[in-house]
Amino acid sequence: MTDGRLLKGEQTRRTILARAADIASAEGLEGVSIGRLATELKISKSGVFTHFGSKEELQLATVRAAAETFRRHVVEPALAAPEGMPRVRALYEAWQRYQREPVFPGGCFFYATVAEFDARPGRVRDAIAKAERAWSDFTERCLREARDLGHLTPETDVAQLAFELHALCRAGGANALLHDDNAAYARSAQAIRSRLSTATPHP
Amino acid sequence: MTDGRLLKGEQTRRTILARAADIASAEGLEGVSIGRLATELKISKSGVFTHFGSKEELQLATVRAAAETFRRHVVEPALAAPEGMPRVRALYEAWQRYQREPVFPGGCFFYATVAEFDARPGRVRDAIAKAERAWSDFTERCLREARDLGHLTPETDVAQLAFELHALCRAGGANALLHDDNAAYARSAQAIRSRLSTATPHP
DNA sequence: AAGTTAAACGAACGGTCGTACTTTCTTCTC
DNA sequence: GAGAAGAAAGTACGACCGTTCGTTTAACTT
Repeated sequence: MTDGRLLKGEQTRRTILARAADIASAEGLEGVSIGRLATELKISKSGVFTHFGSKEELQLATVRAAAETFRRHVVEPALAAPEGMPRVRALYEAWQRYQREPVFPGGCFFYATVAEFDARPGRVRDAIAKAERAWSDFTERCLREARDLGHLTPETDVAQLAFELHALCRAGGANALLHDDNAAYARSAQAIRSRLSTATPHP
Repeated sequence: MTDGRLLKGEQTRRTILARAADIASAEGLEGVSIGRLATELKISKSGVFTHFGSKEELQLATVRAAAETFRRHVVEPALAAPEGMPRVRALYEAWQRYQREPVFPGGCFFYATVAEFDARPGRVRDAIAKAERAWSDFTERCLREARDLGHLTPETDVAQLAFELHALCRAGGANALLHDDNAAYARSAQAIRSRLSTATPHP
C-alpha cells in the first residue's frame, strides 16, 4: 500500500462518488439516494452507507469529488498555458469543453447543485459555495495576471469581468440542455470573446 | 359565480399552488411533496391530492402559477412603459426587483427549476422550457422594437443580446443567494447597463 | 498460510412518499 | 330549503427513504 494501488474500499468509494456526481449533475444532490446507488452499482445498501455514515456526508463527499473532477478538466489545462491572455483563453475554452463533452451527463455539476442549495443553509451549501469561491478566485487571479502583463486594459475591473464571464459561460450550458440547442454554446463562446475584447488594449 | 368571488375549491387550489411555488423556488419542484403541503397548510393529504390527481399535474400547475406570478411582476410593468429603450430598461429593472424583493423566498422560481429539470426529459421540463421560451421571446421583441426605433444600433443581434442579458440577470440573483452577498445584484445591474450601452448609437 | 482487519451483506426499523378508495361535510343551484 | 355537486377528510396500500444491527466474506498483513 506504499505503491499506487488502491485498497478495495477506496476503489469502491470512488466508484460510488463518481456515480453520485453523475446523478447529481442531472437530478440534483437530493436525487442521489443510497438505495439507488446500491441498485445501480450492484452493491448492498448498507455497503454503500458504511462508506459515509450519513446522507449528508455522502453529499459532502460528492461535492468534493466533483470539485476534483472540475479541477482536473478545467483548472489544469489552464495552468498548462502561459500566463496572461493565453491562459485566460485556455481557461474559458476548457470550461466550455467541460460543459459539453460531457464530463457529467447532466451538464455542469455545480450549475445544478448551486441552484439546488443556494437557498438552503447548511454544510452542503457551504461546501458548494466554497468550491465556487475557489473557482472564481482562480479566474480572477488569471485575469489579474493578464491585466498586469498589459494584455487587458489597466482600468479593467477584474472581479466584475470574472462575474460576467462566469454568467455567460454557465448560461450557455444551461440553455443548450434545456432547449436541446447546441447554438447556445456558440452564443456563449461569442459573448465571452466579445466581452474579453472590450477589455483588450488598442483594438 | 358571475361576480369576482371565488369558489371555495378554486381558493384552496390557489393557496396550495402559491405555497408550492414558494417551496419550489427554494428547494426545487421535487422538494414539493403532497404530504408537506398538507401539513403546512393544515389540510388533509387527500384534500391536497384531489385538486391535481397526480404529482406531475401538481408540478405542472405549479409551473403555470409561477409563470403567471412572473408575468405579473415583470412583464406587466414593462408593458406599462413606452416602447423602445424605456421599455427595455423597465423590463430589466422589474426583473431585478422581482429577484430580490423577494417575490419567491428562494429567489427566481425559474432559475431553480430550470437547473433541476434541464437534463430530465418529460412534461415538466417541457412546461418550464416553454415558459422560458415565452419569456425570451418577449425580451427579444422588446429589444427588436428598440432597435427598430433607432434606440439600438441597426447591427444589433437581438437574440444574442437577449441571451447575454438573460445570463447576466440570472447570475446576479444566484450569486447573491449563494454567497449572501447583495453586491452581486449591483454587479448584475452594472453589467446589464454597460452591455446595453455597447449596443446604443453614437456614444 | 494464518491471523487480523476491513468491506460488504441481508434483514429490519420507523418514516414519508404518491396514490386509491370510501365516507362525511360544505357549498352552490334551483 | 331540498337536492345535486363539489371539496375535504379519513384510511389504507405498497414502494422507497435513511439508518442500525449482527453476520459473513473478502482482502491485506506478516
